[in-house]
Amino acid sequence: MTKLTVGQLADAAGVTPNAVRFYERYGVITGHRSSGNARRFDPDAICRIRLALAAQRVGITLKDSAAILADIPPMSPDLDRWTSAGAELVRIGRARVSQLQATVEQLSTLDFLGQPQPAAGRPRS
Amino acid sequence: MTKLTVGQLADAAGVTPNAVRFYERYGVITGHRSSGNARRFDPDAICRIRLALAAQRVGITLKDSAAILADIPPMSPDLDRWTSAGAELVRIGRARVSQLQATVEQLSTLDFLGQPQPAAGRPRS
DNA sequence: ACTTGAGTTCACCTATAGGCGAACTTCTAG
DNA sequence: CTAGAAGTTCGCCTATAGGTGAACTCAAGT
Repeated sequence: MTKLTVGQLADAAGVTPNAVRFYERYGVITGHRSSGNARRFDPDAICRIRLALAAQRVGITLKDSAAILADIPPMSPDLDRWTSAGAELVRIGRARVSQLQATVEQLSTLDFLGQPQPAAGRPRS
Repeated sequence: MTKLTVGQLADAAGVTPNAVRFYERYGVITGHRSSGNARRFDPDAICRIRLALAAQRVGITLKDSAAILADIPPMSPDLDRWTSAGAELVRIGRARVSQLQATVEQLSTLDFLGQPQPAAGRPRS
C-alpha cells in the first residue's frame, strides 16, 4: 500500500482530511487521482505536511512552505534535501525571534506613547 | 479644539479614518456623537490607538488591546496607568519571544520530520 | 442656492487556515 | 445486491485587520 488516500495521509500526518485537501490546493502536497477521482498521495506527503506544520509554528505561511517544499523532488529519498529545508525553517525562525526581540526592546522605551500626551500636565521634553 | 473628529484623530494617530471606526467597533477607543451623528473623540484616543498599534507589533490583537485599555479611565492624565499598560505589553512581548525561541530550538532538532521517512532506502518493517 | 468636503452606514473584498454540512459518487464487504 | 464507509465538490462560516465603493446626510463657504 505505497499510495495513501486522503484519510490515511490525514491520520499519518495528524491533520484532518479537510486540511489535507486544503494543503493540496495550496501546493504543499501534490497528488494524482485514481479512477473514481480519489486523491492518491506518495508517502513523502506526510513529511511535507509535517514540515509545513512545523513551519506554521514559526509563522511561515502555507504558501511559503509550499515554495520551500517545491525544491524537494517528489518521492525524494534524499534526506539532505529534507534536512536543509528544515535548516531553512530554523534559520527563518531565528530571524523571526531576533525581529520580535528588537521590536519588544524598542517598545520597552515606551516611546510609542508619542508626544500627544493625553491630557497630561506636561508634555515630555 | 479639545474634541477630535474621525479625520483629525486618524491623522494624529497615523491611521486611516476607516481604521479609526474599526477601532471604535472593537472598543479600542470610545467616542460620543455630536449633533449630526459625527464621532467625537477625546485626545487620549490618540494614545489608545498608539498603544494598540504597538501591541499589534508583538502579536496582540485589537480585542486584547481593548481589554488592556479598558483599565485606563477616559481622558486619564494618569501617566502611571499608561506606563503600566505599556509595561504589560513589554511583558507579553518578552513572553512571546521566549515562546518562539523555544519553538525554534525544538524545531532545530529536526524531529518534526518524524519517523515516516519518505521513500528512504530501508523499507519500514 | 449650490457645491464641496467630511462625515455616516452598509456590505462586499483581501489573505490566512481551515471547519462544517449538503449532496452526490465510489469502493468494499457481507 | 445492497448497505455503509469513505471519497468528491461546492459553498458558507469562523477570526483578524482592515480597504473600498455606494449611497446618503450635514454643515460651511461663495
